[in-house]
Formats: sequence, structure tokens, C-alpha cells
Amino acid sequence: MSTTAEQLRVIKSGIANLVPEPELVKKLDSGRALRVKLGVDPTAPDLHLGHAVPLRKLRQFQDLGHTVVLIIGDFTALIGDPSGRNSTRPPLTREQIDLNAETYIAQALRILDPDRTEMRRNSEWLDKLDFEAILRLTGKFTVARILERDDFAKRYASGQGISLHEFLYPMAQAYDSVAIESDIELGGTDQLFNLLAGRELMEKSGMEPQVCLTLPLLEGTDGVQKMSKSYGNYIGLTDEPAEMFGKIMSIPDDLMIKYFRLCTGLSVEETDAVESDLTAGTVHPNLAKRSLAREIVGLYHSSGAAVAAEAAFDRLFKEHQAPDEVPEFLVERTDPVHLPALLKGVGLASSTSEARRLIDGGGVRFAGEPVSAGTYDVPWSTIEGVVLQAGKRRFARVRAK
RNA sequence: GGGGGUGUGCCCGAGUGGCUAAAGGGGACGGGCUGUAAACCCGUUGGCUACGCCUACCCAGGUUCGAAUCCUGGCGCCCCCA
Repeated sequence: MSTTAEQLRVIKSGIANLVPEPELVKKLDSGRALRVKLGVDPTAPDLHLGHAVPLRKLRQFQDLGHTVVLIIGDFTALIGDPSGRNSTRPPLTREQIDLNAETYIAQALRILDPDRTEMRRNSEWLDKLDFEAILRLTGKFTVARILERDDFAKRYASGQGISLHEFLYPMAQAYDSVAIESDIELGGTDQLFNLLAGRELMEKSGMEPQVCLTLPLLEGTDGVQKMSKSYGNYIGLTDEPAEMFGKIMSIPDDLMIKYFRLCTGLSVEETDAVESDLTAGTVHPNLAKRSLAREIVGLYHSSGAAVAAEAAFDRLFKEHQAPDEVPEFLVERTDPVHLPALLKGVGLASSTSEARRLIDGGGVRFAGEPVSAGTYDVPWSTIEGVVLQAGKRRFARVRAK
């Protein structure tokens, strides 16, 4: 195992908070394999680069010889948010949770080392708590302390409701740490409060408290909101290489370094080098972003796929040519063809009204040639076998059934 | 238990009984510029083979020639007092 100093350098790279560092040093000095905890919500089975940030950090811990404990929050997912107010906490059925957990684990293992990963479900211990045990547990927390959590404080101050059970979720998460005897817990910066709650509960339970490590939240392709499926700004781990490449190319320049640091396998030194090149202007941002996209696609697919994705990208956006493989549809032959209905039928538009808007806005092309506004009926011969394009990146080809 | 407020399109948010498919903003989408980045400019933003028709302002009824706007009854959310 590496020295404490070497380990610390790896662990601290790219993180937001580490509290308290001296305790981590002590744990590392002990030379034992530490138990590193990450709690995950089995509500969103499709992982994206945002989820990958803590997972990559976990992987670093594994490579240093430590053990990862991945906790599936199935218990809390079963309950959801009883008030029904919070759409991110819908109650799920047992089956849904099992299914989600399965896909989650499968995707997480693209990053984690299965041999050093312990999978646990928190229903394992939370199910067993009776009311008495829960009351004893709540006795260890105070309302004032809970209200310190940022989002509670804000909602309380602005008069938004807070359900009582919401107070108990941090407690449940803290109890997870006790149950698995966590040494370190990871989470996004928004999780700091919950992580600290775990630390406090462990201390009050007479255990060696966990160290809390937070990671920056990763903004999505829009560069503003944190990456999430509901904002539609995510880059999925299972996205096709070409799609993944394209999405990475569309992130704002300012975000590049953060992505390099949090999403690629590049070393601290390599990332620093890219950063100084960018700030000095010795590297064109476009080239840097291309290498970023290649790195990430290479990580989740292969370097060959990354090269192919880049070539496809150039063909599409630099040479303005249709991609190799355009989805083909067989449609009933009519003459003339009603274009809005056709576009809707092949999925290039979500409704005929939408299709008309596209046409009138100059967003529809036949073999690269824009269709003029108001063109709703066209002869069959003009569309058969021709590449139909809606916007910059949606293509289709139709043939007679 | 008592009192008050509120519920509008993807989101926030205006809204006088007719001129409202519903101001304004955000977002999104399309076009231009470009490095498919950002910024900026322009356009669009319920559905329908469409100069018209249909469905829409929490739900269900009602008043009216006519209702998002008025009335009744539900439901949801919020606040205050106890």
C-alpha cells in the first residue's frame, strides 16, 4: 500500500471538502483497508457523468487498497415522500427497486472494482428498527441542529412546508453509517450536512466517527444546472459513443477543466498541464475539448470508438454531411406526401404542428437543401430515399412500404 | 378548533365577463454567426392534412347571448391564531 502522503494526494484531488483531514491521516496511518461509504438512490437507474464523479473517487480508494460499501437506499425509496410533494422521492415498489438496483449496480461496475465492492441495502437494518429504537435515535438529534441544513433553513425561512419525516431522512442515512461501520463517506457538496450527521451519530454511539468527503456537483451540458435527467442536460454512461462525444463537445468552455478533473482518468499533473495551456491560450479550446471528449468516450467505450465518434462528429458538423447510418422508415406511398404527417411519423417532429414550425423556420432539409416555408405537400419523388433532416442532428430516410 | 390566502400553458408569473390560445420573463426548439462552446441577433413555443376546426386557465356543477375571470360544492397547497 502507498504511503499516507501519496494516498492523500490522490484522495484530495478534485474534492470540495474533507472534514476533518487529520482524522483521515490517522485512519490511513493505521494501514488497514478503510470502509468507504456511498449511499445511492435507486430511483434513477440510468447513471450519468454526474453520478460517476463520486464513483470515480471510490475507484481511486479501491486502487489504494480500500473497500467500498455501496448502500442502496431501498428503505427510503419504499417510503418515498408521503406528502407526495417531492417528485424526486416517489414511492417505489419492491420490484422497481430491485430492478433499478440491478441496473445501477451493473452500470456502477463499469467504474468500480467488483472485488473490492460490498453491496448493501439499508432495509437490512432499517427494517428492524421498532418505534422505541427510532425514538431513542431521534433523541440524539435536535431540531435546531437539523434546521441548520441549508435547504431546511431556506424553506423554513421562506415559509415553505417541511414534513416531519424529512427530518428523519438524514437520521436514517446517519444510521446507515453506524450499521456498516463506515470510515469515510462520500457525497456531493449538497450532502455535507447528512454526512456530518452520520459522523455525529457514530460519535454518540461510541464509535470512531467517519470522515466526510464531498465532491463538487457537476454541471450538465447547459453549464448551469447540476447534471440530472430531469433537466435534460445529462451525459449518460451508456450513451452511444457518437452521442456522448457530441454532448461533451457542447459543454461550455469554462467547464472543461472541471470535466477533465472529475470525469477522466488523467492524473493531477496532466490536468494541471491542460489547464495552464488553456489559460495561456497556447491550446485552442476546441482541440482541448476534443481530447476531453475522446478521453471520456474512451473510458466508457473504447479508444477505437472514440476515434470513430470524432470522425462522425466532423462529418456531421464540420462537413455538414449526413452520418453513415441514417435510420430508415418504410411508409405508405402517397402522392403528394403530406410533409408534416411524414415528419411526425418518422419521429423527426413530435406533432404535425411542430413539424410545420420546423418547416416554416427553415429547419427541414431534403438532402441538405432547405425546404421553403409553407411547403406542406410534396411529390413522392422528392422524398423517396432522400435524407430528411430536422434541425442539425436529426435524420431519417423513407422508402415505400 | 378558528381565521385568512392561493391553485393559470414546461417553469415562474400577469390577467378587465367578450378585443385571450391567454401579457411578461425563464427554459426549450429552429435560423444566423461560430469552434455543434459561450455571447449576440432573428423567429417559434396546445392539437388537428389547418385562411378553418377542436381542446385548454385544479375538479364538478351553475349564472350569462358569452366565463380563466361571477356563484355553489369539492380537492390540493400556504400562512396566522388556538
